[in-house]
Amino acid sequence: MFSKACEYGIRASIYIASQSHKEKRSSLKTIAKQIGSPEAFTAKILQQLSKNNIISSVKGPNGGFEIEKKLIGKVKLSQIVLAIDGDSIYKGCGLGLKECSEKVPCPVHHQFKAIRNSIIHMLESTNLTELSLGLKDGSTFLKL
Amino acid sequence: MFSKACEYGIRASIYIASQSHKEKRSSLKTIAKQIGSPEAFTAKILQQLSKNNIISSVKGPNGGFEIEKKLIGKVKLSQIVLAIDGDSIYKGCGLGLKECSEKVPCPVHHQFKAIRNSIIHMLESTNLTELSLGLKDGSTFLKL
DNA sequence: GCAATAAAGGATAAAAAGGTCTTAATATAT
DNA sequence: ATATATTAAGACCTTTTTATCCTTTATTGC
Repeated sequence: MFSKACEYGIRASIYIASQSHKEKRSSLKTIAKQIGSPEAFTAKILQQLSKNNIISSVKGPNGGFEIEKKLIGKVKLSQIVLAIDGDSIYKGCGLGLKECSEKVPCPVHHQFKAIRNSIIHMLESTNLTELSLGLKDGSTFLKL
Repeated sequence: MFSKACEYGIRASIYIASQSHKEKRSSLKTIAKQIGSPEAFTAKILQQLSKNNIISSVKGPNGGFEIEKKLIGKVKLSQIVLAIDGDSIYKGCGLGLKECSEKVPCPVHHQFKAIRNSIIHMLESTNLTELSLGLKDGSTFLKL
């Protein structure tokens, strides 16, 4: 459904959110360890998220990544996916056709439309506050 | 959502179904042309579908690929996807975790469960007869 | 200012997915 | 039997994705 990069990006964002809630910055090293991702690759992804203003970064000692506390609830899953995977999940045809539309539909167009819509709805209606709650109370996990 | 190979596989199957309905075999060359896919790559995919008994093949002059007429309606999308992409869409975690389950869920586990279920339902309830109907009456398309 | 710490950026490498080519095997018609 | 049409199979190449490494830049505490 998502690229590996996007999966790491979402996991990292949720972790950073959970720490930012406690006013704590997270270093690359810590993030990679906590979400079980390759460190250098994760660095690239965090750069991308940072460039897209989804997270912010601070260099130097006690630096790291964070999300402004009052903004955590404003970050929707859709923004992260869009920043990393682009809009293919929004507009792509289920069978890979370039010109698939209501007027010129592929054979599974209508079946897929319903699914795509529920994916979009989910991505648009889920934010980092709710996703990081479960982490804090230990009911959800980001590793393995 | 699906790999390119799987997209070609579904498109090819739908085309073959539409021809088999008219008792016509389809050659690799024709299939590739009709669904707009690379010929040699399509050959590999058809081999896979053939090995999985989703389509059958006949060598030699007037040979080609076909689906026994009375079996067309028995072939579900899920079988094609399973043969080519495996069961990742059935059991994979949305965030790529290996040990994601009801008991040890990732933060988006519940949101994804609903989506996964609707995908599975769609794949299980759609067969090649319905998908090839639209092709015949010109209301759906497999190319571009 | 200097040393230490941390992210940014660029070059490179490894793995997977996508795709091609050549040869073999098999069936048909003459 | 032979020539021809067609799929099967395996080796190979290309592109994209995933992942690593090294150097540069920015920030902090002393």
